Amino acid sequence: MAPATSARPPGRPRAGVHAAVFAATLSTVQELGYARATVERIAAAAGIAKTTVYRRWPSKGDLIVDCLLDAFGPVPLEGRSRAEIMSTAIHWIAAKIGEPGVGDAFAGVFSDAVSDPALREILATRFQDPYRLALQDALGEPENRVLFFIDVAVGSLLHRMGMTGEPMADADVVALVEMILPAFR
Amino acid sequence: MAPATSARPPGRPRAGVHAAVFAATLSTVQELGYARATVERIAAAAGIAKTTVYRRWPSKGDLIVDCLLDAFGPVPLEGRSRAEIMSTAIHWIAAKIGEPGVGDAFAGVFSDAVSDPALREILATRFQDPYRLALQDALGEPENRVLFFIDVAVGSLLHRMGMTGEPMADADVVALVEMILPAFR
DNA sequence: GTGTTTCGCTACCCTAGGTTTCGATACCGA
DNA sequence: TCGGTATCGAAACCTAGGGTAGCGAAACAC
Repeated sequence: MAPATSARPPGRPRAGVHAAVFAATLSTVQELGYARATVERIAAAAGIAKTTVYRRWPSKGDLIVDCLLDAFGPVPLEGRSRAEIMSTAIHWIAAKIGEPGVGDAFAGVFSDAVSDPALREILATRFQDPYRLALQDALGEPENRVLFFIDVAVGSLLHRMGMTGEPMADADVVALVEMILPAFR
Repeated sequence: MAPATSARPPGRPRAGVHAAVFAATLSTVQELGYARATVERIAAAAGIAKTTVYRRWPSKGDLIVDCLLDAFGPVPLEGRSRAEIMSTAIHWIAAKIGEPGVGDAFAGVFSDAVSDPALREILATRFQDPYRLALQDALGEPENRVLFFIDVAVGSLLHRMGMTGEPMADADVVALVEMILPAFR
């Protein structure tokens, strides 16, 4: 009778480097900015070789997306009313973008995606879609409305980050919430 | 008596290449996307040498910003009410971003600016500030409110462009206007 | 023609993403 | 303890693109 978990495959087992690489990615991006956070530097910060990074992730974009997925986690969808849910979600993503390294990495990979259709596909599918689906479910809004919601919320936060290098201040996040909510009443 | 216009300086006069380079920039970006629209390709499309481009513009970012300034021109600030002015401005920038090559170039240079403080300074000073000042004057709003307005309008449009590769559809631009206007009532 | 400046061209430097190669290492089973 | 297998690290390498340097040719004024 075959065991439920197949026997470990032969050969040297892979080292568990994901957590270390994610941490190294964020700290390197925070310290040097997105463009100068090269894969080589990230690998060095994680204490592994560059080739090992490329054995796990096919491209820098894939690595950053995975790192962001790890850093963001699932959207909190607390709140009984749709207004509460949307407000919670906006404050949550604003706070995440404000975390050290996260906003830079997000804006950077988004930037790269503009002129790289393959990366755009990765970003839309692996990053945006899960949040879009969760929001569609929680809000009961059609896809195009949720996409519009994401465009406005995320776009505004990233534009501020990109233009000033600093995340949006709390007062402006509150204003953003107050601007968006009535449009979905 | 010295002439009002100083005599032409000695030596071979500079060729007037700005118009040709701007046209070549937009068409090349439209055809190949921002990242593959290299300075060398743009120069070739304009029928000049790469070195001549770098004699006019110190970096690719400077070139793109100049090209965008040329493509955008001044904001139309028509309308008697502030609501009319803001609505006109949003539709105007949405239309500009929808023009072939313009949206790609805008999103691309914005992307590069994320991890390049020097380029970010250029973008904020030479591109955003003139429009910000004109809007402050026309709307009678303080700087931080106009910056917030720009973040929401431009950020939403660029996020849509970056995520889908297509400019925002008219219906969504209308929704954007209807979302923003009440917040500035 | 002479002086001055810009032009195009070529070669070059540097960085960074990504690949290839190869010897060293870790694990399993016999 | 030894063989089989797969991974690791290190280094060399390729390609693309931003940006620079040097040089002879061309365009103007005088």
